[in-house]
Amino acid sequence: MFADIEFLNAAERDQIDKASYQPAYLQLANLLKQKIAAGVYRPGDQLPSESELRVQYTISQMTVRRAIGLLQEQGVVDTSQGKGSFVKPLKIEMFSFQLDVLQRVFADKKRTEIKLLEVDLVYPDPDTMKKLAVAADDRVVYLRRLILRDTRPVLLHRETLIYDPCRPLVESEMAVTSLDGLFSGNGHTDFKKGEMTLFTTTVSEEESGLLQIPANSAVFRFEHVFYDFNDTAVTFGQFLCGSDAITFYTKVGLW
Amino acid sequence: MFADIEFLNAAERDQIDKASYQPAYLQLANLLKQKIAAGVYRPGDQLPSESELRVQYTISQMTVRRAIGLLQEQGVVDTSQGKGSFVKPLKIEMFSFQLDVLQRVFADKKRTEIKLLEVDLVYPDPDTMKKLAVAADDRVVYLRRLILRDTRPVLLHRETLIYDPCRPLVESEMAVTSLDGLFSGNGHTDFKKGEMTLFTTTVSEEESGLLQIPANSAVFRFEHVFYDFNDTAVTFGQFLCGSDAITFYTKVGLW
DNA sequence: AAGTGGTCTAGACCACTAT
DNA sequence: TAGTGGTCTAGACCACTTT
Repeated sequence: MFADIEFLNAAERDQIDKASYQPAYLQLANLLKQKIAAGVYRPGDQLPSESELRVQYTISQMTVRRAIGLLQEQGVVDTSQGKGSFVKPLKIEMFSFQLDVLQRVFADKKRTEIKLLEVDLVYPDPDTMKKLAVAADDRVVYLRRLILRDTRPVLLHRETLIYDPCRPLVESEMAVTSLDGLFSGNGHTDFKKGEMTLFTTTVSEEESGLLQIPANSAVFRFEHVFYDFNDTAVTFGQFLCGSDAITFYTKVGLW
Repeated sequence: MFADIEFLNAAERDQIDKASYQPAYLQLANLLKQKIAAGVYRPGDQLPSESELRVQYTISQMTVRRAIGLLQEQGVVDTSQGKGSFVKPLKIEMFSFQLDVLQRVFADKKRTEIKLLEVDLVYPDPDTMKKLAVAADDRVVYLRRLILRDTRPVLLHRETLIYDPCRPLVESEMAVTSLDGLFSGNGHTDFKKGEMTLFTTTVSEEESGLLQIPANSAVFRFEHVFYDFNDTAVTFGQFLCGSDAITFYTKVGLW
């Protein structure tokens, strides 16, 4: 009986094992999460106070705070000064769709191919003029790329860059530039900030041909602008992709 | 000259003001972010070590760590043990679209109306059977709601709930139940976890009529499943909304 | 006034990475 | 071995909320 207890881990004994490879704050965070998942503390309930936890688990306040801080980051509890920490009920706003799925498409380069459809030095349209803050007689670089995965087209990228006379338009480079940095694991971008807006649209006839999907299909349209460290907008463009090609999935709460 | 210095804030003097209402860790985090934004530290560069910062700003290591921890959360730096903290280049995966925009639609109830289109006690279709883990002869509650903002339809919600004989189908309640908790500021849900998948589709004729958008328009489709504290799937459904009705926008990097 | 969270320190010790 | 981050403590003091 007693021998068994020694084999029980911290979670099962509701204690913190200071000899464990897992830090104390993590153990406590997990203990609390388990209790919430088990319904010991229900949404809206107050957790034991920091000093209670400090005493109960014989750890310092800083360690308790760190555990609770973790739960806050994870959206599990909500803390307010002078009141306490409370189990947070699920809310729709907790959901968020990460764009790392897009990155994963690019992760293994063996399966992914970037095909440059078009490079042009053109005059900007009104929308581009506004987004990139260029004049009507400033020329810009217009690119179209098709990104294929296992030879199947998944993304259509249109991009307009401000034209830098110092950097000539080498086609081989153009296939990748800016995409590479943003997507690949090691690639560097020297962007300071970027913004993105998500729309849905139906594809034109040409787009449906390129993406090999039925005409008038609904697709995602990710419109983006990136800025360099002078706060100059340097690239403006959009990705098109069907929701068959890429799935956006998220979960919240305690799994 | 010297008098002026007293009016400079911590940021301008590159020092930490311990008398400030702003905690030291926040001041340091902001100082570092400013230096990164200014190009003092560029993407890929290593930040000064914790002990350097500790000495330079005469604060304790814990406080330094907390500042750097903040930058990590914000995706500004990347830290690895034994090596150091490095300025993180922008990556596509940093973008995430939050669903709080949906919540904001519901925030001021004066402008938002929920219209119950349909309530039915039905037998589940195969998809619902799978998602809610019910048998073909278990009856489920099928709901359709239209959510209007300023009398304009923005969301079409279809939802299937497991039928709980204890909770009779009161129509007035059905208009809100589960929606209310998920969306409203104070509402409670007793969901333990939930998952959501984002698609795009074109609307059917009926849907286009309800949402008052052109036939075959492209819309977002948010498919969701929520689970109670017994890990039972209790509701499965989907929101439809056009990208005109709701805009999804995110930014990353240093603004 | 009592109870809650929030900040901060000085110093100890551990773990990982370079060299 | 030296330098980096990572964990933890004991205790001080502050700020907010409740009664």
